[in-house]
Amino acid sequence: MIIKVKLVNALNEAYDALNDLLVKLFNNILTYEEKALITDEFKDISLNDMHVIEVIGLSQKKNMSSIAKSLEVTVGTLTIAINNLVKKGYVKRMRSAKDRRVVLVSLTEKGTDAYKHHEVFHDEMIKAIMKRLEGEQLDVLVKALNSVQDFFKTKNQD
Amino acid sequence: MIIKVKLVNALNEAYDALNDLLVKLFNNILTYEEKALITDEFKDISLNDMHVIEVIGLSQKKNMSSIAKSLEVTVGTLTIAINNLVKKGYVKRMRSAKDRRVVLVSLTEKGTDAYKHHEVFHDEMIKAIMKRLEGEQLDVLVKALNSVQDFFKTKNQD
DNA sequence: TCGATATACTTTGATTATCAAAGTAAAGTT
DNA sequence: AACTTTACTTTGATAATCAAAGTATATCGA
Repeated sequence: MIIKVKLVNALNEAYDALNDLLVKLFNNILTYEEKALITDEFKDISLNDMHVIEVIGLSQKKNMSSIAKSLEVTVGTLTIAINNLVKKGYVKRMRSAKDRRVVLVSLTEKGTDAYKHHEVFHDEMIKAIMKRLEGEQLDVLVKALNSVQDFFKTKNQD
Repeated sequence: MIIKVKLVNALNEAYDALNDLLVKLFNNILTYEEKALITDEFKDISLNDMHVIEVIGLSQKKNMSSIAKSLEVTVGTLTIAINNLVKKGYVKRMRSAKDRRVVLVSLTEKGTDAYKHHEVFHDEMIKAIMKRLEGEQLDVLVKALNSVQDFFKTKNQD
């Protein structure tokens, strides 16, 4: 009887801890990330801009539609974001020669620097998390995060 | 030698998985939550509105400053949010009798319903996560999420 | 090959969230 | 009573967002 009560208490504690952590993380993660990411060197861009830069990436040129799809925004919204990034010198626009309707977007040198800055930030974060977990604990975390994602996916089955 | 390589590979896999999951979750969690939360019944409020409702809470009346502080926005921003919620019937405004500068805010019946709806959503989410984890796996998740939070806190030591 | 349709993107008009700074009213201080 | 502080609202500006209208180019069907 006592054992059962203890178990239930432990579960309740975990429940409360999880609830608390998830609420705080969800509500503040973007603000936190923005503050941590947008430093002196890249203070003229927003976290949003950084996500656009992240999706454009280092490899090949990307067209507007595919970037908008990755970011889950309309192409109109993206046009405005790209206008800003071009004005600030992070991004280049080019018309495709093959199909002149298509706009090809790529990072300038400055944009590439910003991309790498972001990458380092992610790397630090993941290493900070991994440092405290060992062996199968990592797998547990991955599994748990997948659960979070699955939960939202099944909730949003459009 | 081979063992070492295998270990390193496993770590790299965990690294990539974590990176992927965290990036997706961070970038989309608010959109996901909004879609999952703002249903037919409460379709005239945003996720932002819901967070205001969450902070106001069920217990006692709260003044503007304390709500703004919890939400980490300026009081001016909150004024606008509260204007909207009052207009839509989720929130009541009252002047404090003791100190007539102070505005006391509380939930209407409709606001209370919305609060409970949000609570159920969180409950479902946490139960969905907990269902798949057993025993100490829960502790691992809590620990890992704390690491994430600590990482941001130390990064943002303003 | 021409006209209709589709595609890729930009522009426009509207809404929401946000801040800093100025404004208003009440309370506290000297 | 005059000055300062506090609690909030208002104002003006900016950013992100969407839907819908507009523009230019490509494709398809007759």
